[in-house]
Amino acid sequence: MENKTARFEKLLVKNGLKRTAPRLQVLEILSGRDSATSQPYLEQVMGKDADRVTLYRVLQAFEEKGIIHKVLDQQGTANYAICSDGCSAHEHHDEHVHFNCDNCHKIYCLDTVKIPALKVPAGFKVEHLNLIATGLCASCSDKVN
Amino acid sequence: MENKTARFEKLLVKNGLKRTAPRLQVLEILSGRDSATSQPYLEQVMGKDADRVTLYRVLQAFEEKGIIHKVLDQQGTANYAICSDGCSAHEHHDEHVHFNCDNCHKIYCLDTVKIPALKVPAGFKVEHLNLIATGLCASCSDKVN
DNA sequence: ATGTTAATGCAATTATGTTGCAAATATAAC
DNA sequence: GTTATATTTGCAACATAATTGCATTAACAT
Ligand SMILES: [Mn+2]
Ligand SMILES: [Mn+2]
Ligand SMILES: [Zn+2]
Ligand SMILES: [Zn+2]
Repeated sequence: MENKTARFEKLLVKNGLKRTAPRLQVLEILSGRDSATSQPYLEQVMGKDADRVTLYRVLQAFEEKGIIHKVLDQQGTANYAICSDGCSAHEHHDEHVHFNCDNCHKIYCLDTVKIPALKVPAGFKVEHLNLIATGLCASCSDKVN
Repeated sequence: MENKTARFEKLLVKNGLKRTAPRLQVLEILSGRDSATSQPYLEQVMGKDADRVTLYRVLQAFEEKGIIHKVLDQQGTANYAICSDGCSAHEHHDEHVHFNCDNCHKIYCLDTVKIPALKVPAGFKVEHLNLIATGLCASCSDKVN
């Protein structure tokens, strides 16, 4: 298997972004987690490796290029996850369901669960759908039992 | 038809809340709008009639009692709408779809559109579903044509 | 009318996000 | 390798949003 860092560097170059330390670090962190990652968490982990403003700009650039997608949790906090595939600067394809655990507060991308089509009142034109389920994640409902 | 203010006063009493000016004003404003109302808008309309902190606390109390429900728009801003019925301090029944217009940014409660049940991976226990559609609302897609 | 408790307003604090600009650095051209 | 260029970063200042503690006020039960 190919080196992970090398893959990330290619990803940056492909999107016309320079391979800088903060960008690679964000990709490393996000890829090492099993759930979407909040901006505050990233900020904490990166510490003084990168300025807070830089982090905001890195995330914004990644989102615009279709490298990551943003999910707002029930408190309105932004969480980020690497896009699985096929996303580009022009279009995101992340219309899967997100699951926000009430206990551990993690946000899982349920890539396999698609959002069902919807019948809306006359006149409304649906562009995108965004479905967040809340409850207990698999790991937390285990612990409860 | 019964006086609107009288109805609101009953609503407050029923929920063990004193009938104060800021609370009645918030109910008046929310009930006079066809879409969910953002905190900043409420703050602006109420002006110096009520302190900003009071507004936060009124909204929080109403939400806890099941008088209003909160909808986060795509920017994570909180918007509020009066609950249609059956909501209480212990449980909200607002699992209808919300529509966030990309043009006018209004958020409509599509009370008639229920969120379809969902099949999630084993272990996950869904408690609530939250579906926001984005696109053009009826009024805005009229104007475009 | 009075007392009790809930609710408000104000000040201070904390958190969150944005902007402008100069310094640093990745990359391409030489 | 050196140099030129455009991008990216870090810092400071600013702006906005939300929270907390506490003294004052007002609702309402008696
Ligand atoms: Mn996702
Ligand atoms: Mn609603
Ligand atoms: Zn969990
Ligand atoms: Zn609209």
